[in-house]
Amino acid sequence: MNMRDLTGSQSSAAGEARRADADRLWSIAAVERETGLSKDTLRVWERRYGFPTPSRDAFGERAYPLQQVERLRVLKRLLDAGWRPGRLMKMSAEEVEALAQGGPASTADTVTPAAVQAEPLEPFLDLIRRHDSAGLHRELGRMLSRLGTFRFVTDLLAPLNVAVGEAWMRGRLEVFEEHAYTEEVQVVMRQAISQIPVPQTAARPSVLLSTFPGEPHGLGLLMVEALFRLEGCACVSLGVQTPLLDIVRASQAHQADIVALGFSGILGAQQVLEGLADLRARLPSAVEVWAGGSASVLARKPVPGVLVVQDLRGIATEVRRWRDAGESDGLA
Amino acid sequence: MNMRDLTGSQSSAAGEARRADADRLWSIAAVERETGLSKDTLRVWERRYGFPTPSRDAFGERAYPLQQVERLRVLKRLLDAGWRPGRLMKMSAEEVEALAQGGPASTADTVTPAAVQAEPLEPFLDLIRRHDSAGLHRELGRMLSRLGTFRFVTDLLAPLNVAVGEAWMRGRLEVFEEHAYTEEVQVVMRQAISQIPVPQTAARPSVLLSTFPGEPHGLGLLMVEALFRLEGCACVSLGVQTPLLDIVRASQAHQADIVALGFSGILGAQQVLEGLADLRARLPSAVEVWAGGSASVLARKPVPGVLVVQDLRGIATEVRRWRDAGESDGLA
DNA sequence: GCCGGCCGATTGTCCAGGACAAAATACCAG
DNA sequence: CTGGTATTTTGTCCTGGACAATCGGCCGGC
Repeated sequence: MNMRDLTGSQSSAAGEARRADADRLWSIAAVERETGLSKDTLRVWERRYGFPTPSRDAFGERAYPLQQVERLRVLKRLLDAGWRPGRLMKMSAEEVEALAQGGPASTADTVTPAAVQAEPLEPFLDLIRRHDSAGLHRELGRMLSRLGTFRFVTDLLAPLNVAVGEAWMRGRLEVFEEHAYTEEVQVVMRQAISQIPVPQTAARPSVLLSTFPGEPHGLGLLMVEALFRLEGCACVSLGVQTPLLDIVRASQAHQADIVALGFSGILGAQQVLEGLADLRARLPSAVEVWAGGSASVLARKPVPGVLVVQDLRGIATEVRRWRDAGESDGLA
Repeated sequence: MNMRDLTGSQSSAAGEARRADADRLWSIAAVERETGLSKDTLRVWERRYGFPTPSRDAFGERAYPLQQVERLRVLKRLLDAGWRPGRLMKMSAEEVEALAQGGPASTADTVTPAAVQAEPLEPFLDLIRRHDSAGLHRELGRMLSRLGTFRFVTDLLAPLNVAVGEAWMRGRLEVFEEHAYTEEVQVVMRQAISQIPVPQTAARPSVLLSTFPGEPHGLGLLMVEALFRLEGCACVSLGVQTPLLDIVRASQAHQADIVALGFSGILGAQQVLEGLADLRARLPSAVEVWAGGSASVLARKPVPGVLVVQDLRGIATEVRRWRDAGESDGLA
């Protein structure tokens, strides 16, 4: 409200604040938020592997030093890259560090199948690493104009997202850099979407878009929305992390023909499959459920009554299929 | 990929899928995702109040019927509206239902201070309730043109957000309706922001925007970004839910003069205060920390070295203060 | 009469340590 | 090798106890 709140810091000496800097300890809840590792996991690691080794505060509760929080962040990243905790915990700090700096992707079989020839994407990764938001925005906008929305999404953004995800896994990109990238792409994508002319009447199929709770990645959703709109579909997005029951209600309220969900691989396999089966069971059979994204579970275990669209180009095909099938109920 | 996945559902009889509809039980993790109540809370409620009363599956794990999940959603909403569980649990199902339908806000002291004369907002709430996304988009765009970005944000969106939040608390709006509203406003806001001319050189102060982990509400962030840009500041947004350590790193990478955080009231009081104190301690004193949003903690307990900006109009004032103070370090 | 500090009740989170399903891996037979 | 079965690994769930943080009400002073 005024400067008082700011200058109030003068009362507590600046030196004091500086000292608290690194000494400040983290509660288990804070570490959970910071690392993405659940409290249960943190406690069971301590019991099984002897790491982390938090001290205790005056009340007997765990208090983690910054150093261990940082290491836990690295471990979490390696975990997401396919490593298993038992193996990592046996390694020395140096070995883990070497791995974090850009070692191989362990047993993770997602080792750049087509992304190897990601050469033309390098300039974009450079802009991200240089924190040049304006430059990134400019270059993305340029590519959008050059390629058109469809090819911009399918030929540039799709592989670029993969490359960014991989760079993060290899420790070549910080979390905040990925956040900033996402934000910039979002701006460009929304601009692209707003330029797609809206169909005159209530266009079919009408599509409802969202993600499950715990899935914060919304870029794919925007890309898919653009492709649906290019096909002349009516789209309503709920943004990310909509509770399942609300997705059901929204599909009724908006009379959706298709409910499209995005999955980035953050959610566990069981969560994805169970959620999709649940949703399928709670929706009228005339409403189709489509699932897409980079989550590998989708390809491995099909869910009855759920259409998995792996390739973004498949959207156009499937929309045509839906229309050919006679609008109302293409199956059941 | 093809229709096989879809038609595969035919093998399991449609009737079977229909039957599983409401009978399907929810795991404790699913209920946590669906309601926002932590597993710990769900278990302790069961122990203390005798509700919920989940059955057990073959493995002895809690299995919640749909009816109880729905009721838990209502209870969670009433909790957020200021009610306390002990009181609610003593009430009959009818009394709770009556409350949920639009009873008073309990001891919640945020009873429409100025929002009482929210009359001109009704048309917008109507559009939301009628699920008329296109209409809402059109009307918001119209108001943006009529009022200009500044007054659109301060005079329309700010009170409208309050009204929407209150309508949700009173059970007059579903979660998915609030999601759809947020999405639509976001589209208009991003359009508005993109129309603000970017300053030529590296403009100061440079502002970094984000929210803490667990705070998913990003509308306020966009509104604040617009106001900063109108003042000629350089803005970088990280979107929502950035880990604290990453906010620190991002502020270094982008050489931010100001780190601006948004709080909607979802986070607990302690989380907000501790997080702000932590962040303040980890940032150089030359970097200012600004906090804003509808969270009432901010007004009650000032954090040393953190500027609380309650009124959106205060942003312009404070930016001027920053510039007058001599660019580099206005405090310390 | 109203505001501010104190005190008891309420309530969410944390703890320990055991258990076990799901997933990953190792093993083995064809 | 390849496909299926045993075994290890690993995250989640369980019980029941404890306690700090918060809330609500009470009281006393300005």
